[in-house]
Amino acid sequence: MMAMAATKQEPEREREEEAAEEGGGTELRRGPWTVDEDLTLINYIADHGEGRWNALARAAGLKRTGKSCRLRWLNYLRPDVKRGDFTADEQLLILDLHSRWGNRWSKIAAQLPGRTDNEIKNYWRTRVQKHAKQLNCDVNSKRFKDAMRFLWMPRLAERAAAQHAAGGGGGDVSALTMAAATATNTGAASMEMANDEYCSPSSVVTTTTSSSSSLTSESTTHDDKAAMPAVNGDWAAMQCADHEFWSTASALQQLTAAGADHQLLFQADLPLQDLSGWVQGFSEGVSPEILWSLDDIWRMQ
DNA sequence: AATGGTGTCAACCGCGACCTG
DNA sequence: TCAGGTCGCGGTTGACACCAT
Repeated sequence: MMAMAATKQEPEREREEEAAEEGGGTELRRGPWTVDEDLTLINYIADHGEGRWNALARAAGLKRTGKSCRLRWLNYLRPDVKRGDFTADEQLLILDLHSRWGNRWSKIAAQLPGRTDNEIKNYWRTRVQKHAKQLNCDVNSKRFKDAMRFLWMPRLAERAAAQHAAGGGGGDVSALTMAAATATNTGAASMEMANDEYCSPSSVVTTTTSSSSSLTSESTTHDDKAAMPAVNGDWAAMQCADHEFWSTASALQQLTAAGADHQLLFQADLPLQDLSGWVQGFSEGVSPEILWSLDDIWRMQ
C-alpha cells in the first residue's frame, strides 16, 4: 500500500515542484505534498512539536493551510502511523465498533493504534460497502447486517485465529481488540468472555462447543440457530482475500454447518441474494440492537 | 495496444465545537 | 458575553493504478 502510494505520487510531485518553482507566489498550495514539504513539516514538528497548525504552517514556511498540515501529519507523516492491509483482528474490530458507534471514525480509530480515521473510513467505504453492493442491499439494511454477523465476522474470527495460531499477522492487535471489546461491553458476561477467551486467540478455534455451556438463554438461541463451524480443513484454502469468503461455496459451507437444509442448499448454485435470505432466516430471534457484536461472534465459536 | 470501468487512497471541504482575548 | 480564530470530524472529490474487454 505504502509502496503503491509512493510510486503513484512521484510524477505528480515532480509537476507540483515545477509549478511551485515557477510560481513563486504567496498563495496557498493545494494538492499532493512534495518531498520537500514533507521534510519541512517533519523537521519543524521535531523541533517545535505539533499543534497550533495555522501558526505552525506559517512559521515553517509552508504555503499550506494549517488544516492541510495537520492532515498530512496525522494521516501520513506521523512516525507511529501503521501502514499496510488491515489484519483480520482489525477488520473484526472495525465492524464491531461501527455496529456500536456508526460513522464515528475518529472514535473507532482511537481503538486501533497507528490507524487513522481516514484509513478506516476508506476501508469502510471501499471494502464493506462493496460487499453490500455484491449482496445487492444497503449497508444499513438488516439483510446486510445479518450477512455481516453470520458470514463475514465469523469468517474474520477464523482468519484472526489462524493468524495467531501461525504466530503472525495480528501481533498485539488481539490484545487491543480485547481491550476495546471490554471497554465497549456493558454486561458482566461480556467482560467475562473478553477476559477469559478473547485474550487467547487459539481458544476462539477450540471452544466451539465448550463455550456454549455458559451461554445465557439469549445466546443459546444464537447457538442453536447459527452455530458456526470451527476449523474445517476446506477452509484453509479460503484464507486469503475477503471476496473469497463471499463465494457461494464458502457461504454454503457455513450455512450448512449452521443447520440449513442440505438438499435445498445444494440443489443449485444459489445467488448471493438467496443466500442472504437464508441468513436472514437464521437471524430470527437475535437481539436487534447491535447486529454484529463481537460478543455474539465469540459465543458462536 | 487502446480504452473504458472500477477500486483505492490522499487530500480537500464544510460545519460544528471549542478556545481565547 | 461575544466575536474571531482554531481544531477536529465526517463527507466528498480527484488522480492514479489495475483490470477487463
